[in-house]
Amino acid sequence: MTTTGDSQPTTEQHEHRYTGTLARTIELRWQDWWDQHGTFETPNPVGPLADPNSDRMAGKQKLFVLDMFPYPSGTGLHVGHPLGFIGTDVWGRFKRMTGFNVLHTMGFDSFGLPAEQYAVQTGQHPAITTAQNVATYRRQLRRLGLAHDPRRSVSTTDPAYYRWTQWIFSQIFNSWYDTDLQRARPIAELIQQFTDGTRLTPDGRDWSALRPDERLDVLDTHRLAYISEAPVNWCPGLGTVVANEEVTPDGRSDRGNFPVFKRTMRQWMMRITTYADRLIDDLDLLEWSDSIKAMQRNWIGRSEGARVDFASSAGPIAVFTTRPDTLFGASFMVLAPEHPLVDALTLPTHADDVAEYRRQAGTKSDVARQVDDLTKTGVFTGSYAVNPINDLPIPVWVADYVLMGYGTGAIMAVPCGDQRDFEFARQFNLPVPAIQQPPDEWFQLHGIQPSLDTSTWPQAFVGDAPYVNSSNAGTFADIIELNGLSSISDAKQRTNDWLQAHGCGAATVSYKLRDWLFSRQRYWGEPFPIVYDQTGHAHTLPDALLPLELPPTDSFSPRTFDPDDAMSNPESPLDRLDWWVDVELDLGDGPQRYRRDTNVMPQWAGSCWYELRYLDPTNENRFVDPAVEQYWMGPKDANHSGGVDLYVGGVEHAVLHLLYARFWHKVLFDLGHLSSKEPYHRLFNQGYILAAAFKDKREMYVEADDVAERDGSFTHDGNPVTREWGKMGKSLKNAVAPDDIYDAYGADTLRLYEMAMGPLDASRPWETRDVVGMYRFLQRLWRNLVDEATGELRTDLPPLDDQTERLLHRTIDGVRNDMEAMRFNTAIAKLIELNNHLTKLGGCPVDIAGPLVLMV
RNA sequence: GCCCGAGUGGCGGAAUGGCAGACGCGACGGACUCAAAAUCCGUUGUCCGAAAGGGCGUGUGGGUUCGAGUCCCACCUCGGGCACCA
Repeated sequence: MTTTGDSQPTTEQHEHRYTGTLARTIELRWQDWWDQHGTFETPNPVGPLADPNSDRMAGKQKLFVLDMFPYPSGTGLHVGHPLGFIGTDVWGRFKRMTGFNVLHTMGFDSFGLPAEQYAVQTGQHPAITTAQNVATYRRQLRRLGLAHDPRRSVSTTDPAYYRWTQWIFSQIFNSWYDTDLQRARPIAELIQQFTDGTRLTPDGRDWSALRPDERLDVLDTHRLAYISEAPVNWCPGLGTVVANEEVTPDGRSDRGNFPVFKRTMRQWMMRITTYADRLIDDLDLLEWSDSIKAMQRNWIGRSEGARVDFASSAGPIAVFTTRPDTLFGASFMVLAPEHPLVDALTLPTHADDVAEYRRQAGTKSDVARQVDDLTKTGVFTGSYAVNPINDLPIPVWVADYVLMGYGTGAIMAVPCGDQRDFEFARQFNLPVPAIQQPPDEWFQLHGIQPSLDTSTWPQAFVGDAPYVNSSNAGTFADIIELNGLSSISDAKQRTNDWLQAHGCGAATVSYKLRDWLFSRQRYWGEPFPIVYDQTGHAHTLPDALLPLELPPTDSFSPRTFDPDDAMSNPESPLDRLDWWVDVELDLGDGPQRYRRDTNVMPQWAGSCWYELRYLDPTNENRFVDPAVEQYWMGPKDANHSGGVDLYVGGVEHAVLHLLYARFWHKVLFDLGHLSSKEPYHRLFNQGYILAAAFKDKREMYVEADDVAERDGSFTHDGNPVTREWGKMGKSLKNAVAPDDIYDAYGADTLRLYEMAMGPLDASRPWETRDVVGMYRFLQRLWRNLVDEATGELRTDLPPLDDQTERLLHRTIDGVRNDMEAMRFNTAIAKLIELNNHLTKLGGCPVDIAGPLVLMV
């Protein structure tokens, strides 16, 4: 667990040996030189970062290499953080050496919960601690020797940066989605359509006949950013609402691990669902791994089916089904407890039962819903709805296995063909009519005689099989006949056509993706550039008033609650600042009083567009100059998505950041601000650095640094502990600070070690004792060229022989191929092989010193 | 349950269908040292053998092929994602 290494030279013969001390001297000298000479400053084609006198652009292809930028935590970097940064650095340097104009820099995703919580504890403003943390990160990353353009480093908490985050929000707020053209357009063009009558107002009145506040009501229903009274994830422990994507599978908050409750609240939403199809389809344009693409497709969850309307005393009840062909088997309906029609459908005789069931369902967190998920629960409303296909009444139930958040929040239950419906029917003794004749093998498999008596069936049947009892002859003039068909897709098609013709349904598509809950009741985030007028309508601030800076306060904390207090209500810190909230403005119709929005944006906002700001970080007139964006991100041809050439980061952002950033990028593309359809053309997921973590007998982690090993067993303070492997970090108490490695061996050894451990996309366990191997390599390389006694180039170097020259050229070829393909581990192995050969030769022939050093 | 991905020495890992284990760590032996550390040289898949040499070896079982770690089928194990999604 301790770092061995830097043994200082003890004899004069070794005074100039390559040690950690010498490595530091060399590294620091070059890092200063790079800064002084702007070595890694990359020119833009136009604008303030253009450099007409530079030869870095002429005749070269551009290459934009990007890392997922870090959150600058208070504990600084550990050796697990920079794995991807080193990979992109090595690759970027290789591409630069082989003729590309490479853009590579690093920024900071610096809004977020930890800085705010630290501020609450210490009373120090998060802006101060954030600035300190960013400075620490910059220093640690510089020491690593990364070839970054320092002029382009941005921080999302900088008002000069979030001015444009707010501007983009305004753009999104002031646009709508044209479903005919399949793209976002400025809201002014919607107003134009209403004005000239090409689009009708909801109640058919002339646009000019609507009062100003009525017009705003109409427009607000079209905006891509909108306020909605909708079910949201309320997290009392954090005192804020969170997005669907931030809720873990067991119904807890991604941050803090507190219970999350479904509550209906007024919140900001982003209409990401309008982009669902494009977010799926355009995955085909991207060089991403199949697994990440699959995760995005799964998350969006597109499924094709039909909407079917069931008539009831409370009006039509719409359901979504992927199996319209099974409509003849629908023997009851189920509504989610939150469904708006439940009250109207419930008979007085059943009202007490329904009310009690809904109360229980409402206070149940998703955790609780999962615990007792095996037995179905539910309650009868007393009402019946009419199955449109055969005109038969079926009972309407309420049950929490139907989710308000998917489809229409109501289902037709087909117990013979759906396992959940089957279980529910069994639980409550509801009829299970058979509508397909399962094959004999199916009955054999379950050890029963073939029969359409479903009371003998152990489970629902799902699959292609001949339809039975699926005809409405005698009920309608225009009959539908599925009996005899045995193909699900044929039967679906026929049913959809019939539903369409009878006006009681239609083929449709449903998505798991929900609109993005965009507001948070916290302090350390971007304020919304929004004010509310006397009628309660939202207006964006004029661009001239941006940035809207966070108001100073000592009270950073939102009100938090008992984590299980589902009925508590959010209280934003900005709410308390009356002097800031009430404001007089002239938005074009004279000075008036307005109320500011007191929410802040989620941490994802800043990371939705940072790659664009890297391109043009000092531009005060636009978020990015179109010509600059075109140069760095423009599509290569009509079938190319455009975007960053290589994006490297961890897989944990597969649905959150990557989905949100793609959405914003597409809106900005639609509005004509960008030439690229996608932000990140090629994505590479690096692995994680794992490290041994140790737990004592109370199951608490102990500092891995203080654990002693003897004969394969481990002790801490003399007490036995158990070992496990996990992602390196503070929570497992197994972080290794890079500074220790720098001191013992130098940054180049650390860089080599991290690249040599294995392929970049694989996770690998950190072994401090292995680091010395790369140190020895560099030391031998040094010794093959430099006299350890004098520090001068050796005078006794051997001449170049044929065998060595052949090996050199094989190495050059292999290293070039490996570097191109980001196989850094095998490139390093080939360099070590060459160097081992030179060691046997007695030194490095002068003729090959140049190529060897360049490759290293 | 569904969708991805991976199984190779003591460890991290390497191998366009063509000598399995490159490279590194560790271990063992040696040099240097009063000694240790560091550094250097050598050996190191496993079994038989003093050696030369030979047998066996890439999770398991089959298959394709002149030839399989690599391709195909089935299974086992592990990791990741999703999951009452109608």
